Amino acid sequence: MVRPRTSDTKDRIRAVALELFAEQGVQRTSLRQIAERLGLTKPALYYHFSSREELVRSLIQPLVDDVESFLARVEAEEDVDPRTLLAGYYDLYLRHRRITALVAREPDVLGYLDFAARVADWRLRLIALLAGPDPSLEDRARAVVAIGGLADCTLVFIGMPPEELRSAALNAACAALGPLLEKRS
Amino acid sequence: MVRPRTSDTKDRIRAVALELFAEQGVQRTSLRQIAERLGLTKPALYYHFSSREELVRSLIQPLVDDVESFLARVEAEEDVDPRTLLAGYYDLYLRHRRITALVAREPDVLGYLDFAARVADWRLRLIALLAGPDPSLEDRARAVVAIGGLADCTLVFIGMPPEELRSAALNAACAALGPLLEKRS
DNA sequence: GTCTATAGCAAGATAGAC
DNA sequence: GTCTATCTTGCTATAGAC
Repeated sequence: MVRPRTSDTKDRIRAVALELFAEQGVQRTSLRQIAERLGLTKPALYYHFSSREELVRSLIQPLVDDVESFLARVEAEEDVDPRTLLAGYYDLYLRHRRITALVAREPDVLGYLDFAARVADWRLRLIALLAGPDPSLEDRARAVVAIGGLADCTLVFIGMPPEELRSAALNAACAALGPLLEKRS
Repeated sequence: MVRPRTSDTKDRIRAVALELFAEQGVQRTSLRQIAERLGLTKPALYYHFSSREELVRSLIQPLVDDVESFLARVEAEEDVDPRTLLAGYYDLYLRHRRITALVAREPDVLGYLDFAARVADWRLRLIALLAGPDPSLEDRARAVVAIGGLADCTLVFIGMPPEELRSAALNAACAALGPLLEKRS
């Protein structure tokens, strides 16, 4: 029997919290509700998480880390193919779909955690990767439409055939890039 | 002196509420804060708005009404030019920029008002207008990228030259539509 | 139309027993 | 690791005087 990295209860708390957050939104879900659905009491939650904020953060952290390392990896490459970049971003969003759905529903939760500054930077870095340094407003708009539209697709088309959806979303996002698809730094 | 449609105080409350909502988010702003900044007391707010929810609703209602009437007007036309449709949608978003910014930050607020059902319908109707009846997944993705990306542009590029931004955003969104730009029902 | 005062409640969080 | 009991704070909302 391998020692689990986190306790069983801790994971159950996270699972139930995620469930309730998806039903009601993060901000409108209380610790009391989470405890009740678990069949525990509020103090029990505080044994595992030092605050409500920490519980929320522990759910979002994996997404944040994944985005950061994805960006770092891509930025280290010499030549970035736009479609490959967008595909990686799409897969990232899809892999964390339950969390990205929460964040899309209440982006503000990223603000009241300490993620605000990091997240604000992501779009700028993605734009730079797609449109190069000193991009025109037109090129920046193309990048924003591609990035934002792609993220929307992962959330809107729940239940669609994954492979077909993936290529459909990427085709649309790449089309938005227009001339940026060919221009290489 | 023309009789004002709403009282001066009512408008001041709305203005201050909007201000605080923009600073802190809708859900994390209390009536106490609004009253304090106004130099009034909480009960004074209740004289003008029967509940916190009604205050929020009264701010969002004009946007909802405008979107509904925009969609109805466009749906009544025989032949809808995609770029014209997107331009109208863009202008709508821009005209209500302060409110669309709030909603983008906490889309969930649309859910706990009674707007959820109506709003859920908007995207479907826009997709139908852009991609026609019985669209392929690919075409629906193109419509979603165009619509969502366009909305993002109104929020991301605050302070940019309006006319240049408008055409840049529309160019990108229309590019995402690809073949849908030409196909007419 | 605005006030003081307060009801009524639920939230996050802690103390301390087991 | 989980409990009972409780603290503190803040909220929406109302009663009733002016």
